[in-house]
Amino acid sequence: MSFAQLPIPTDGLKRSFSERQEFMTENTPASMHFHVVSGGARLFKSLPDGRRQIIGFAHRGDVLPAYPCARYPYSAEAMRGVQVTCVPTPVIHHLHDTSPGACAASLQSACHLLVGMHSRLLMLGRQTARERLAAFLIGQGTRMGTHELWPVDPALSRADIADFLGLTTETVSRLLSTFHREKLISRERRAIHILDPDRLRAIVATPE
Amino acid sequence: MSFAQLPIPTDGLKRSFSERQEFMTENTPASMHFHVVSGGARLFKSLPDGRRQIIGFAHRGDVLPAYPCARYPYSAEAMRGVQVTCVPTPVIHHLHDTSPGACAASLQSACHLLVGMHSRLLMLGRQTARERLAAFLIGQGTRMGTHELWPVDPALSRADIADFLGLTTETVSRLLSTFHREKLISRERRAIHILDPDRLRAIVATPE
DNA sequence: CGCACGGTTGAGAAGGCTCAAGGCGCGTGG
DNA sequence: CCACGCGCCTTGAGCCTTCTCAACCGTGCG
Repeated sequence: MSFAQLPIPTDGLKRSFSERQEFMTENTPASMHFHVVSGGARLFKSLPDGRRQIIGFAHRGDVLPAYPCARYPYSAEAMRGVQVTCVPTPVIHHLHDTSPGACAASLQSACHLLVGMHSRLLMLGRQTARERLAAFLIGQGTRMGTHELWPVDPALSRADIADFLGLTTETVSRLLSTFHREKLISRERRAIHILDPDRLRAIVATPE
Repeated sequence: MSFAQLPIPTDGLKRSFSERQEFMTENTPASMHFHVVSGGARLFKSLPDGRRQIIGFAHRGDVLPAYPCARYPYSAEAMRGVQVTCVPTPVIHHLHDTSPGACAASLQSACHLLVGMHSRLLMLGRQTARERLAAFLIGQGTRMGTHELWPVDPALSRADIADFLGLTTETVSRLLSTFHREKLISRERRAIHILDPDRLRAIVATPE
């Protein structure tokens, strides 16, 4: 998930958050926007009973939340650790009002997000666990760079993958084992290497 | 789902489509934008084997697709029938470049959509069929107007509801029967009346 | 009047979840 | 330097929700 590349002032307040620290909480007033300088964060919504759905991930350069809003629409939590510059919401609004490009840039970024969301709706609503995981692996592989065989970000735990795909860690684990047995991927520690992107892509489109 | 309220020129080409006619197809070049004048449309994505996920619905005043893009990110199909004015994509772009408010309006609308999408991810990824249907009924009820006991739009078939919620028509039908038995709703023909919004809301938040 | 279509209901299957046990790697402290 | 403990991952057994397949019903339309 990639967010607005706005001309954010770099003189904002810099803050760091350590692993698992929640620095943005769903439904609280959105007084600050956070520009990620380094590290990564999970973005998620959760239900009162603890069920959690990961909306996306934020990396260097992303801005949270990606768009103007009165209350944060989701929570954000540091992955291994994250450094952000905090920008007061009024500054963001002022940027939008004055800089002609800023608004267009935000719109551009919002559209990109929307397109991704649409695909994820289809995934969560209609695809099997096997298809979802294959799609996720392909997506991660291509995100990391041009070379498709790159490993999936080792900062992601099984629980993260599960929360992103709307599954349980057990199901993810079992499916990874299956994929491994089928020689589609290899595993070393947390990192997952894609061995056969073509067959993985075939899984996404056709139900087994 | 509500879309951009742009100052669309009204002199565009007017077209009508009849029930079930698909007037916008996913992944084809986006040469036109469609401004809905009357009637309604389903917006959906589908998998090669026919599984379909409804992304949202479009009504009078909505613009499809809601944002600039090179190819349509989803398909659109008339519900009972729909009247639209077709606006060539370049005109939309020109609007964004010249009218300062247009871009901001689109951004505003895109953000609104994004917030809704986030909630739907949580719904599709983590909520049970019972919770989804309750959430849907509440959402529809409030959409129709101030009065919460308004019926759900009778233009929606069981299949539409199922495709929107990521369920099957059978499951929707069974759950509606259950809700009816529990005196949460009443049914007459296709229309669904909400009898007990409070208990429905309670279902959404707490799992059974 | 009969047919087609959408909705309802039932029986059975299955995919994914829950609960539970066990393994592995890593950090910590003796 | 090694032993221990903790967190994460894996694997198994059984269950539950939801899907699939199928029959039946009502309604509207030709």
